[in-house]
Amino acid sequence: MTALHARISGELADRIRSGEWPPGQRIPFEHELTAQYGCARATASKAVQALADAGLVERRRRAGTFVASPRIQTAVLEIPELKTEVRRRGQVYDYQQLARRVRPVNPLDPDEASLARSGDVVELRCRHFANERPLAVEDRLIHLGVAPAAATADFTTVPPGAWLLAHVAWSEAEHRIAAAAADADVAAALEVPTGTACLVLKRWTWREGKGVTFVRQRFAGEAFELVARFAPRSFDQGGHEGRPTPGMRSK
Amino acid sequence: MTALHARISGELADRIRSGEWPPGQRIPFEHELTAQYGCARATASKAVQALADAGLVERRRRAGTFVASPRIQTAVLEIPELKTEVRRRGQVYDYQQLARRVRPVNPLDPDEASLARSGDVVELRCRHFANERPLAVEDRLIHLGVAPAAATADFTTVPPGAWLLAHVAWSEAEHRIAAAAADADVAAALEVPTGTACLVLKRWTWREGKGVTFVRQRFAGEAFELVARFAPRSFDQGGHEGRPTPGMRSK
DNA sequence: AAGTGGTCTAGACCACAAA
DNA sequence: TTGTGGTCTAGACCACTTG
Repeated sequence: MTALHARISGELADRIRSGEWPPGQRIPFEHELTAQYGCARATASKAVQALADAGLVERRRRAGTFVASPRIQTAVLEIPELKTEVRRRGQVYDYQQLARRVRPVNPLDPDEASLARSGDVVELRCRHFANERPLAVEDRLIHLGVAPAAATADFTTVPPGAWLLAHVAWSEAEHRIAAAAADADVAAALEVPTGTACLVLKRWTWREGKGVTFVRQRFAGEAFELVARFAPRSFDQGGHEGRPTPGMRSK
Repeated sequence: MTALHARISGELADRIRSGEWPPGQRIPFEHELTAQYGCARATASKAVQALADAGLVERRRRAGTFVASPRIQTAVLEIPELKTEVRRRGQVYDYQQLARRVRPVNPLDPDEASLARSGDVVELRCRHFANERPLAVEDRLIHLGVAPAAATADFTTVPPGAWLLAHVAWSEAEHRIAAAAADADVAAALEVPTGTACLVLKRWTWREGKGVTFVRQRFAGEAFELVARFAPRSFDQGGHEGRPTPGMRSK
């Protein structure tokens, strides 16, 4: 049994996505929906508000609710935890710590300065493997002022990402994605020729506005892709065949 | 005046993000919130449901509502329309069509096959400029079965992305991001050496499950980054200084 | 079996923007 | 000024899950 407000949302969304109601078109008022569906206004309101939350419509007092213009440029990016993602693909995950040290923050490095301007960090370099082949090289900083337990944590067996997920509560993050040629060190770690094009994923994580960790992961060549899907939230019931699953995927 | 349900949501979210309520912690029942805030249950329900929609909590019948475990791996990716983004950065945008032809779909190309398995497409290659320097090379296919007007549209002055936004209603999209070395053609178009690491952004757009367009944009080197922000939806009121704005940015 | 969240109703008042 | 969306109330019934 599907809830009435969901049915109303779905039927309105269908009309919008089919083009029957083009962008700018006014959709029925709430009181019209209560008449059409024989429901209370709160139910109609919930249905329309869901469309507004999804970005499909815009609501204006006194004027009504209107079909919004498409904004394809926002998408949900699924940034997988490597261990989970590798196993989801049915491959063997492995992990190796290459280096570890504690040092003060270097405020001259712009990536580091975005994390914090002072204090000590644990600096790690490690590798992630899929089926015993190098998948990514990871450089990570963990701010000891925010996560002091990282000073004594053992990252030779536990990847820092997994450790942090278990030891740090809800947070915000920012990701930046770019391409860069592999330098000699990175190329050696990834076992590819120097100069190979790499996908570079950088992530900063904050907790209550204070930088917790910065991580830079490099993936060799076109071997891996980040996938982002856009679909109006909560209205993706109609799966389309022939399209791969979101996530990071190997070629 | 902030709505009561928003105040409740905010206060609950603060306790979660501060770590006062760690993942797995049960938060107050709805009936407890109605007592604490002196409101109706619908109001408390709306507040908690907003947290659930944002992914901060998980609700289980008969058990209660619990703080969710952080899932940093999902983020909202802002994929800018190039014309808009270049101008937002205060630069001069320019556009050039390099090639155009109409041909049948090639079902042997996996990128094309994800768009459609038959029918005719308009194939375009064009360049985007920022301050008269090449920013991106774009290869695009538009399926004439879904967008027949594209057969007669003039893409020598109007970028196909902008044209499609104006001529195609709400749609779904999937993005894939990878790195690749520039081949001779791409390198020439971007005015960089052959082999330069490029960020490759591919996007498929569907309308009612039918492929509308496929586009592949290549950006040279580390000159451009895609930015994705993660923050629980609707609870990002506390902006943090020192962090750049989302979007695509030049170095 | 009990109690939670999920849903819905039939009202109400208000702010605000459009006419 | 008018009518829309935004919000809220005080009930109610139900499904589901867990103890």
